[in-house]
Amino acid sequence: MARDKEETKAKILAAVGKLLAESGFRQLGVNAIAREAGVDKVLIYRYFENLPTLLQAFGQEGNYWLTVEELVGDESSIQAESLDQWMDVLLIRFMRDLQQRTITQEILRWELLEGNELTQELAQVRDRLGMDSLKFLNQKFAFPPDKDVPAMSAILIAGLVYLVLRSKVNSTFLGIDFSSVSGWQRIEAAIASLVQAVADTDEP
Amino acid sequence: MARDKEETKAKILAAVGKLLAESGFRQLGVNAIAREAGVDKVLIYRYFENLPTLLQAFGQEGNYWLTVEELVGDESSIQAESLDQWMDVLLIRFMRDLQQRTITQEILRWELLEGNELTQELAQVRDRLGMDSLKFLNQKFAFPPDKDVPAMSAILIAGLVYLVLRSKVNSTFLGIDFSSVSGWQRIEAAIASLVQAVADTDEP
DNA sequence: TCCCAAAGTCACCGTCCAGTGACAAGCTAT
DNA sequence: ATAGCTTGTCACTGGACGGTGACTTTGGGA
Repeated sequence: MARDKEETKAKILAAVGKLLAESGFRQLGVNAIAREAGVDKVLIYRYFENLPTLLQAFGQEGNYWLTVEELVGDESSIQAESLDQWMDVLLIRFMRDLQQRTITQEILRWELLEGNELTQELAQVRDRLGMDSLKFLNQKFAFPPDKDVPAMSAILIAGLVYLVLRSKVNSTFLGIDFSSVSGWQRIEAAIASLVQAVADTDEP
Repeated sequence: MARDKEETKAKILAAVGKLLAESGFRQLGVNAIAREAGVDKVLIYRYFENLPTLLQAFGQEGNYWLTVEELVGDESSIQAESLDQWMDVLLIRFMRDLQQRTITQEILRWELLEGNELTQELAQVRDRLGMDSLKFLNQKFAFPPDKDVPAMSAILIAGLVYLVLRSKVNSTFLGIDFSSVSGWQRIEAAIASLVQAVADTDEP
């Protein structure tokens, strides 16, 4: 064989990603990884001690979330002039991005069942992304004092995450069809409606 | 032993519930169920053919969600006079109820990974509950024509479900502490803020 | 009373899993 | 060239799993 330790390690890490994306974390065992990588499983133990350590290494490859900079992008090109419009833009970008990240989705599913090195890492980075985004928004627009914008964001983000995760397994939720583009368009429009709540001045 | 077929069947079904609530669906195998029920596993096959059929029987015991009637309860005792206030009440009741239903939570986790007899049943009943609630609300208050109230509800419900599911495994999300009462109070207050979006009349 | 079907018990199969010990092949520095 | 370390291969263990065949026990109807 190639007899190259680094290459073998890379093949193992790549196999982890491929298996995660294709078959989910439930297929993610030492045997399956070795099979997928075309490598003897004993090498996994030699190079990564054990499975948790391997997952940790895989997690440190990173790039499971956008950074705030990537999320915002070219700030001047965004047509948003108020807190609610900005939240709308960022939430929709977040959702569309998450829909592309099959590995991240899989780790999020995992996180719902148990904590491990991978999910810890992901949760930490996600929280940082969320807090950074809130900080960014708060610098542009002071948050209304009578509203808990972080908590409201938490609900909205959680909702989007859940809908994205669920759409892979079940195509309808509350009568909305997530296998069609129009279903997601309804969700995006609903986000725009919901974020107006942060702009609400509260006279009836 | 007791030599009572119906009692044995009941013990098996009870063991399914106990295992689900305590250890989650990943421990839910034929061997574990038999062990928990104190029954030979061969009886599971005799009385329930196989595991899917057993799960189906367990699912048909029902009572994994409130009905609309239970959710609304004594209508006259609710101090809500508008669509947003009603949604606030119902969403918070829904969330508090879900927090008590550990088995339902577990099936919801399961649903995110794969479909089976149990998750199908649960999803169907949940959708019906959601749609019935929306119908109930729409009879009391006509939905604003420029807002997609069902889609907005879907996001909010999804968000609450995700936060409840996640709180069992990880105590913080976006800097909010879900191990404390005050964290959940923030969420409940945020729901009240968010539902105002359905009442928004859209002049700036 | 006894007999037979229902209820329950026991031992087993093949398959997958994580993990390990012993060994073969190949590269490199002396 | 060869000694010694690294890389890779192979075969194995012990345990859990779903599932099955063959048995013993028990209770109620004839």
